[in-house]
Amino acid sequence: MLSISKRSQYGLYFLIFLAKSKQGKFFSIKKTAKILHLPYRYLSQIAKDLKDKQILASKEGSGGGYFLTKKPEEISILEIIELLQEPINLIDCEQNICEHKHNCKMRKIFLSLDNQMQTMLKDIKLTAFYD
Amino acid sequence: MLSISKRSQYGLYFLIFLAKSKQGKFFSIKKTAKILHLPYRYLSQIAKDLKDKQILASKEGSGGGYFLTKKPEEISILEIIELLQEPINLIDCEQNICEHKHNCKMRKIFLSLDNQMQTMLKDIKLTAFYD
DNA sequence: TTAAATTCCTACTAAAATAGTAGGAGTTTG
DNA sequence: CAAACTCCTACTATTTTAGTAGGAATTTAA
Repeated sequence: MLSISKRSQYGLYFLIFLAKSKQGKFFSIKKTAKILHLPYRYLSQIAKDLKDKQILASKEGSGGGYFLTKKPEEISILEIIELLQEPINLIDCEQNICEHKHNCKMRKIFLSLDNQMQTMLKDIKLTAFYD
Repeated sequence: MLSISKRSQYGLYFLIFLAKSKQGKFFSIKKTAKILHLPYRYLSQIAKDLKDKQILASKEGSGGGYFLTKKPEEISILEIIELLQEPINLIDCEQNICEHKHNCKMRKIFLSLDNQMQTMLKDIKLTAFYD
């Protein structure tokens, strides 16, 4: 099944939750995980990744938590997926080690498909998920 | 990495090979696997699947092998991928068990993306891979 | 100054999917 | 009858995904 990982899915849920919520507040993983019914420890890894990528910022300590660093309308799902699940790369040709050079029309075609997908995903921002 | 399985990739290689080759001939897995540098036993499973889906037909016994049942210009890579790797389903909502009903804007958006991908893949036929 | 609530860090584990391997039965042709 | 095939089914090894676990460091507020 060609699909998005849970990791990306959960990350997306979290970001959408933040996007819909009041700005300027901190949201703790523990509370948010409970609200969204997501596994706490797993979500905290994901949040950490998203912070390293600077889509999120955090404040430690009591009353701390995470918040978005950008406007929801500036965050695309491509960004999120590429961070949490590696790049979109429909066919993995492991850089030219492959023996099927005569078939590498295939590579070109799939690279073009990759680009089309990226374009599609780049155009969908967090705001698209508002009710 | 959001990508096509080896299974789909090998299946595609095999079908492209057949498409490019002389019609009316039988191609054995053993020989073709050698030519394409693909694992013999694995490829034979794949070929069997493709036969069950009726993209291929086969003849048993000495001198036998596989051949395409359709014209290359009628076989899309969507067909191949969907057979060998299950449907494209970017987000797997395991039919409404999910607790995020309030987020199911997500479901709609991803279903639409699925459709767009399917359309893209449906338009690419085996003939696109000729040199 | 201490307790509570948080992020941060790293290592481990369990489950599922993917990518094969293996052996031999049945079929067909020369 | 032997060789060259497909067909069938079961097993295995590897990799990826989806978590769990424990505690250090940080911050706030009582």
